[in-house]
Amino acid sequence: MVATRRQSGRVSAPVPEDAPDAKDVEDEESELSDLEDDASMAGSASESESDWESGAHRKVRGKASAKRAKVSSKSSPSKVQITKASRGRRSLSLLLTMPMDILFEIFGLLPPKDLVSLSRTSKPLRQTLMSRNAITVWKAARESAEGPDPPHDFSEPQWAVLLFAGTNCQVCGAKGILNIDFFIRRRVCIACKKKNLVVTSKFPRLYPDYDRAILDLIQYTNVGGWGHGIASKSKFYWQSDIDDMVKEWGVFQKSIHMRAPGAKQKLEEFREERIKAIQLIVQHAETCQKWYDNLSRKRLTDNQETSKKRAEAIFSRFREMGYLDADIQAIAYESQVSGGELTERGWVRIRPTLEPKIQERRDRRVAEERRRLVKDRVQFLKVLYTAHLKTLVPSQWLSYPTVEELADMVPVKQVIDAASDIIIHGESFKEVMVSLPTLVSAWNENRRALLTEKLAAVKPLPEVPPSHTDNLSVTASSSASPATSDILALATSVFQCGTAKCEVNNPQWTKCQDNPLFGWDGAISHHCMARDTTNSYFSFSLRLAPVVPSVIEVSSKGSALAADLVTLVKLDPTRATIATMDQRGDLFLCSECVPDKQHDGLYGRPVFTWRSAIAHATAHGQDKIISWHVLTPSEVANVKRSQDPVHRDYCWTCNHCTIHFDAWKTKATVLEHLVAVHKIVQPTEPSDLFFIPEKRRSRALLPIFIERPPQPSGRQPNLNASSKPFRCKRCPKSNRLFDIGGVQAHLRDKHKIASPMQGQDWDRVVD
DNA sequence: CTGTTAACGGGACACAACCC
DNA sequence: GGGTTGTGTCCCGTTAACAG
Repeated sequence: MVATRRQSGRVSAPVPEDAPDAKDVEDEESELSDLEDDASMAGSASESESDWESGAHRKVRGKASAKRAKVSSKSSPSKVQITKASRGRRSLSLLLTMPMDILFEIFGLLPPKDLVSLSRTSKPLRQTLMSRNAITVWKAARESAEGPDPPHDFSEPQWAVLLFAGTNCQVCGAKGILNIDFFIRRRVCIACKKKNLVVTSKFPRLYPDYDRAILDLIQYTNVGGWGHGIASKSKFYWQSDIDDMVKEWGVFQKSIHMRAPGAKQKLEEFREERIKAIQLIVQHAETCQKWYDNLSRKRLTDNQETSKKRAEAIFSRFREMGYLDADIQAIAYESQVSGGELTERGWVRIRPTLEPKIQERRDRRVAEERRRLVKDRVQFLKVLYTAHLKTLVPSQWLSYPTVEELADMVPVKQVIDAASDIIIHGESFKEVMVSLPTLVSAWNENRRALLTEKLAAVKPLPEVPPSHTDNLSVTASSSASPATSDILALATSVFQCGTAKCEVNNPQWTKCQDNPLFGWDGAISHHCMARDTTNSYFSFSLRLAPVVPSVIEVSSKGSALAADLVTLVKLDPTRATIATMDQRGDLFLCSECVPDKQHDGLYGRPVFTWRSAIAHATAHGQDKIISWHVLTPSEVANVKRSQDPVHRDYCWTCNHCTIHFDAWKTKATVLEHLVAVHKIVQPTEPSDLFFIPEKRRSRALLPIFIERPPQPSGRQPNLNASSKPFRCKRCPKSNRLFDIGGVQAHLRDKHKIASPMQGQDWDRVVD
């Protein structure tokens, strides 16, 4: 032990500098517990600190820890090694030459963990630290670490070891055991808890010869090995604690049995003392648990604080590099942003992965801002454009482009695509608005030329131009177009929109996949409403997605069908116009349609106009060849007509004012308006009112051709057996009918279908 | 700094003991 | 006997410590 000035007034001689060999280490470890006992500071814990701390117990699960290997043999030590080793030893031994009070001053600055480590370095240091005088050092260290007071039966060093010296399991040495069970005063892993904790209910089986009352004298915990840290109502005892108590209990029992004087009283005193001790342990453990919970919380807060500082440091570096906070936010939740303090090395490592993410966000933001700017400019143009449209005769609207199409025209696009820092105002579009009629006219001419070219590619131009008087088209384009060979007015000039996902082509509305557009009017009035969502960004905001321009293509199938129908009504397909066909009003029956009662209870087949017949053509399959029957005047009497659905659509407008601009109404509403505002009681189409021609193209099922239902003949399925309305679809040749249970049992037993599906395995054939 | 490892935490389930 | 409660077991994903 180090001498103090107070004790001797003289500094003791340094400890010999012999390096402790393997034997010394072994001896030292075996003596540690003795020394600690000598220090008279250890409490009465059943397992002393040095017991489980000693080398004999310090092993990794299942493996005995290997002794430290000798670095060099005594016979041939190298000079360098000697020098290094001796220098190290000398520096340590010098510590011991210092006066004790100064030494304690220095030790008092150490955290408890280092104090424990220091006490394990050498015998003299251990002796020094275990002396009664050193208790202040331990206490100061504990208090500076804000550790709770030790329990009544623990010494300060023992307590320091339990609280602060490492996170290994005290039984098996498993690493990373953060939690201490203060009720049994042990730091043990789950596996050891499972192995060593004895629940009260198990005691009679494990210790059949002992009274259960023994357990009242032993410390316990409420958290079992299987409890996942959650306290239960049961009490769990450490097995070796029970064993120790059983032994002690046995000694008392033996004394009583031997009739030793006062034996019974001694046992009673021991019992009372233990019960009080257990109460103290429980109270102390509760205090310690609170301390530990606070410590854990503080550790968590500290970690969060450090993490926050790291994130701020990273953000700040990116800020210095010129990135904006809005873009830096892209990495806010990256795992590399949270963690310990940011080092230079760490920055170099994480920057290459984080920076591209910020750049990506920046690029997207810039693109988005630009998109919004362009959208705003188009919106600005729309206001001017709408004002211009309202100065026109409404029927002219149909030949005008949408604002998106206008924005795509070169002179307009130049204004809209101007650099982002240029402010666009009314003046910017002045030239565009002045040249608008020319622009639109050129645009229409281009479209006409393009469509003519497309048609000419698939069929020869008509030899004699169709008469314009035949054309009932409402659009101004007809009059505006040059009177050349007007192939676009022919009934066989059928187009379709080739844009994928064209909303107007939605087959759900039309029962027709290739929605035909008839002639110039049809083609020009179609404005595709599809949105381009190929960029995943727009999958979340469809309204922001750019509008896809219409791509009008020749419908070769539609044209061929139109030619068939024209031929059927004995006209020349190379000359017959759309207007002529509309005027004739022929009605057609489809050979593939089967008469049924689907049409408002009427038995018969749908009747088609020549337009709806073409729209209907793909209803029976893309490749199905349909033969058409044109109704004779007498057969027309069998047709039950209903109102054209286009009358009920919101696609009508007055041709005398702009009240219905961009707010199309039903025919009835527009008729009322004509009477009320323009005093027109008997309006005519299209001079007083008109509708968007595109709406008409696919309206099929207008009238029904009434037919007589066929009389039953021959062997028929027993359809009267309404109690058995189901038929097995897996037995196509059988007419047998079942009830619902029967058809399911049949499918299960005969066809081995456990979960039959209606439509696929069985069907209802009787209502 | 990184990959590995084991504790930790939560859930599901089977089974036994206990209670009414 | 049935319902409730607690124990024991297993599994899986997350987290923190640690060794290289």
